Amino acid sequence: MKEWDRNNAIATFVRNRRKEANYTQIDLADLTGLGLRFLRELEQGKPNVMLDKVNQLLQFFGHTLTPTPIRNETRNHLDQ
Amino acid sequence: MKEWDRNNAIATFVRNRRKEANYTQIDLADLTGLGLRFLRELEQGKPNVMLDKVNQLLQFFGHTLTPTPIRNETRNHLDQ
DNA sequence: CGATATTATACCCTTTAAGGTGTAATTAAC
DNA sequence: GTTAATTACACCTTAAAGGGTATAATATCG
Repeated sequence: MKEWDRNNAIATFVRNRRKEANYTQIDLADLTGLGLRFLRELEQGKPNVMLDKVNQLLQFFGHTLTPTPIRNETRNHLDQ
Repeated sequence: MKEWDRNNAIATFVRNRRKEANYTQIDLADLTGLGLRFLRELEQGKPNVMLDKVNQLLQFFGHTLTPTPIRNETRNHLDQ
């Protein structure tokens, strides 16, 4: 089984954006229609989550998941 | 339920890369350790797939899924 | 054009992910 | 320092995803 990594690109992105917007995990779950347990597991770096649920969350921040060359991952992640 | 879209960024990416490499769906399933049925559903644009399975596939092409600004999706997708 | 290869669709079964809820641990506010 | 708020962890239930397999449809090759 893949390992959890709370510093992966998605977990870091969601955690940072949520804190920048001054939302709690409960706030963000309500705003996006997702379960609180899902959001918490995602921020803890759970690898095996549903793609559409992640995109539902990222859409709230004007983002979506796309294939990115692995060496460019960090740069793309910093992209505004 | 989200709709299937065989032209979404991931389906298009996987289909194009697979054809460029002259693999069949069976070839790619064997090479990546994924099920043939999963690969077929992914290329048909199934939205609710497992994130780690998608990354397992994209890793074969040196890519991974990262949050991308929605307006930049096309450009990022074309990035080598 | 016919045969073969490949892709798309469908079904069954087992395992698993997400929602909801509760509790414990940590952090923040006063 | 205490309390409240927030986050992390755990359990139960239900619905669904992926592996495997079979069949239908489409594309490719000679």
